[in-house]
Amino acid sequence: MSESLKGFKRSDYCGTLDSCDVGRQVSVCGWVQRQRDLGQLIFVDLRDRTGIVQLAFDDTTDSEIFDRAASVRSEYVLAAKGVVRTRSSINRELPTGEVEIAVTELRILNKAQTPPFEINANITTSEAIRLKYRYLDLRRPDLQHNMLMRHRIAKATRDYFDAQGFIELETPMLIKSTPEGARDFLVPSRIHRGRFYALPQSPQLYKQLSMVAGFDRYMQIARCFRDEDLRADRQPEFTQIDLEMSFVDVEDVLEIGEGFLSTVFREVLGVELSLPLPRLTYNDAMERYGSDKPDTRFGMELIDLTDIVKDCGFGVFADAAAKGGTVRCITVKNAVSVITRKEIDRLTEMVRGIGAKGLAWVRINPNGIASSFAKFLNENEMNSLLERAKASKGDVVLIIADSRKKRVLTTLGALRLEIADKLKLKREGYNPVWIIDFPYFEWDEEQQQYVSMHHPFTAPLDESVQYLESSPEKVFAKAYDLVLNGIELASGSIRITDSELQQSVFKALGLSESEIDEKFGFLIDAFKYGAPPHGGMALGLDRLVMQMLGASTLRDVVAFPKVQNMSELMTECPAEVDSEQLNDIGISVIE
RNA sequence: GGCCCGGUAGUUCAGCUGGUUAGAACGCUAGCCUGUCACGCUAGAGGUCGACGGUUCGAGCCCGUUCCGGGUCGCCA
Repeated sequence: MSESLKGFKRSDYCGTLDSCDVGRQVSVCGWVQRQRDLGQLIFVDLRDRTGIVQLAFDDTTDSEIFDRAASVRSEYVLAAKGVVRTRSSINRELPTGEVEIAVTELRILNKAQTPPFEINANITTSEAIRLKYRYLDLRRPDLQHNMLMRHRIAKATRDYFDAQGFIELETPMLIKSTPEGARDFLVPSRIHRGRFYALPQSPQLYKQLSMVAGFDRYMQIARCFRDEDLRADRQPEFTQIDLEMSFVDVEDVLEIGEGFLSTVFREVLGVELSLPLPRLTYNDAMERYGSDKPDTRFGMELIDLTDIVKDCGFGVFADAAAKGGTVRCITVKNAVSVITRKEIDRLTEMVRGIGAKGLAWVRINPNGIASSFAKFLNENEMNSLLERAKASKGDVVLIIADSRKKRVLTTLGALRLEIADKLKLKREGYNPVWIIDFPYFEWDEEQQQYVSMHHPFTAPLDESVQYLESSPEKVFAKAYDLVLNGIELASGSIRITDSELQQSVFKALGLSESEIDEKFGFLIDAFKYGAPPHGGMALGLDRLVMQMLGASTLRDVVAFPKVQNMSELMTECPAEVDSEQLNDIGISVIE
């Protein structure tokens, strides 16, 4: 039978007691971490979110209380009152290790079944089991810490933006579906049969409308939804720090963005980021790192070999060069012993998996050069190749050639990361970098037309507007991403507020008048009534927390996450619903 | 949707070439124990080897299918 809390008031958290409290009468509540019954002496470690304190029961303890202490088991919920005293043997491992509570009152507020896994920091239990019992997993000190830090980051976020004059505005969760980009989660309407709301992928349109409404500076810690497959750094519902500002251009938004990042790092981690943050253009990022979200904590940058090998006897290189493609490499220093022939086979397999035709290589062994294409190159060619690649004894040069330049770059980019992992390259600290000047359009092979790389309300760079109709590939966007250690943290842009410009962008994207009107009519209308120039960005809170805590998966910084197949192991949703519920909304399920 | 990895007591794992009654540690239960703190000692309970089918005299082990978990590619304007 559980006992009542009536008349009991907690005076202290468990983990806060120390030698300063000796002699005090205290009342604590918490869960039993462990009970040690020595016969005439019982110790109970009581845990709450602040830590653990030892409760002591001995020959001075009332016998009824002693018996009760003997009966407690792991995870029982207790309330205890007693006097803080110095321990006769001190535990240096514990912040409260100098003291214990000589218990004079003990209530068993609730019993507990034996938990399926022990509640402690060094857990080896599989994540599936932990997620099924997430409420137990969350009792563990490391997840408690993560959630506390998440709270602090969110708090620092609100404080920063408040101080900068931003207003937090809530935008709706039931909105109109605009099927561009990611799939929407649809919500059927009971009142309007056959009609649907969508859950927002972002508050994009509403925040722009709030600029039209004159709020000038908007922010929101907004929940967003995308019906796409999960990754370690992707959940179907996630939280964005969303902001929008009026009367600004790119510089103003970047200034606020990096001001925010440095503030939150300083206040939560005590880490100083030096401002302004470095910037890379999209093109430079792709050329140097083969990625638009480069991890700049290590080198191994891409090197262009095209001009050296374009006339060589190796068909793969010459072909790629002749067809307007490129030949590039990365040089892995002191790696001949790690990048073995077998490892190269594995890497070849990997790059084929992501679209490359193959992987050419040079290994500079202590006793000479070995290469997959040595016989096609004369000595001069090989020497200038190695010189360009800055390769010397002990190094391995990995080369990708293709007629499509972007494929070469992204493949080497992926290879660069894979090898950094393989070599366990030191990647420490925080390297935030802005990626700017994105191309406006991207050619979509499937649809055989240009699609916008960002979204169609992004403003083009002023000097590139002239190419909108003639050569879309020369148009760049006032769009920017914030990348931290290889992870995209934030993305944003300056928006189009000129209706003529907006029309020509829609035209370049092949959107018809009626399509535009159907999807975005309300926005176009709104912009006719005096839209201030504006722009903003959205910053992934989950990813930010993950990076700041050094977590390897989003699931460690989200209280109740979903797993790879989009289900939640604890509640087992998504779940079937009653046929009545389906009838109500006029939906029948096709098997 | 593709590819790769994994699934054996509550938990983490071992399990030989396919061969008797599937083991260990921790946890759990009971008893003993006055200074433990991963307490100790003694005894005990605990298994649909993810599921289904096949091969075999015999399957935890081999084959097929499937379910579940993880990573990744596609996808993520």
